[in-house]
Amino acid sequence: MDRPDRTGGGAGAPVRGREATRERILASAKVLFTSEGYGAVSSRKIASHAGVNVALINRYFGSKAGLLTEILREDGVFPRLIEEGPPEGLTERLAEHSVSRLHGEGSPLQLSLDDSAGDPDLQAVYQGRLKSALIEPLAAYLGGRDARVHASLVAAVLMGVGRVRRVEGATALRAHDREQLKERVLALLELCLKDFDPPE
Amino acid sequence: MDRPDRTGGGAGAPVRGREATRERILASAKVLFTSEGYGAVSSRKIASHAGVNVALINRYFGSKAGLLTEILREDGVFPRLIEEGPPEGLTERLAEHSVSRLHGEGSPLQLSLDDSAGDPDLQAVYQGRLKSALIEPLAAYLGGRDARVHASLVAAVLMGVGRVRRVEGATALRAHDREQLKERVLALLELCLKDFDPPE
DNA sequence: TTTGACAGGTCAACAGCGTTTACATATACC
DNA sequence: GGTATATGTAAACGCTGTTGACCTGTCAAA
Repeated sequence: MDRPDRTGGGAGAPVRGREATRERILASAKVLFTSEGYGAVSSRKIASHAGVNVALINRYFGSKAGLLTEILREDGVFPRLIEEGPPEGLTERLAEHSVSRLHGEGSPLQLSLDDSAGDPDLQAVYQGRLKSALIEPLAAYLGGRDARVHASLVAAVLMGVGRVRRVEGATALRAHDREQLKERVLALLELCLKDFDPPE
Repeated sequence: MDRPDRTGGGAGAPVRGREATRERILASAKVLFTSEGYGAVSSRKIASHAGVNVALINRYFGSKAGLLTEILREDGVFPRLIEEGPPEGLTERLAEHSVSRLHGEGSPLQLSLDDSAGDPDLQAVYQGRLKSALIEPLAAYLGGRDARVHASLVAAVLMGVGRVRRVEGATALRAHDREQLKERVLALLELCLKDFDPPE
């Protein structure tokens, strides 16, 4: 038998062991990040909630940011949107996604992290993900000479809407007719994708 | 004489007094923020550079974020763009501004703060400024029923481009033909401003 | 059964942060 | 001259993420 449960499964005592501990930390971090935001939750708070020593966070995830990265890694939204339906409906899915986030839809964790998006750690992690999870797959999907420019512009519009939401609550945008707004965002996205130098 | 120089102007000893100290702190903060970014510069570092006690930062500016706010207050870019020329050229000025920032033009302080834009303090201050320095004046300028929606969308595009620049270096965007890019951004901005429910 | 190795967990400390409080000093006014 | 009031100082507070030394329980080989 290779690695039986060290604790013998006895109830009462917390489950020990590498995987169990990692999972406990991850679970607690998700719960706390969701309810309080990233910046407001300290390492010690996570450890305490997980019933685990603070040092173990760094042992298993390298740092608090590493823990966050691990949590976000399982949560790739944009690639899913890209592959999720027919190519010709992509811009509409992106627009719908954008507007729905604007209206506060999405997983509680996502929404909460949106609110903490100002944090340097989160920003750094997001930076990596924006590139690897949106711009690059989108450019690859688009193909063509200016694929990366188009993809970057799309990213700009999507990020911009998200940012305005966080920054000013986007009260005006949310108060506006949702369908009209979606149409407008859709038009913006398609304008982003239009070829340069139209053949004339 | 109301408030002669308390120090008698003697050389050697650092100049004391409310205004002098405030200015010294402001000047040092600008220098350091410019060369190292906001997050990388601690209160103690600023104070040390200014030859001033740490506590005076909080005394005169309330907090480190307050100091930043004061620095940014004198630096209202968007309102200037709005009033700076004829209304019909506004979108073009905004587009030009956006693209030039993309190419790393602008005051060193602005560029540096752009890079630190992830910091929660800076984010908070920017949030206030985005509203008061772009969305609100722009909405007021535009007038009309959906003015705030249009202004928010414009803000979204501008912020989005800025964000993509920070997030992925916008290598693709920068490599692209500048004039073409400006035209594209201009088109996006004008699409943002187009009336909803076009009369048909 | 004894011994050694080692993964897993604990604890206390580190250096840094922004901020606050109590105190000292220098200036201005009566 | 004496006193109120700006201004500046020093030291601490509580917090953060992180680290290194140490303990402990389990397993494998001798």
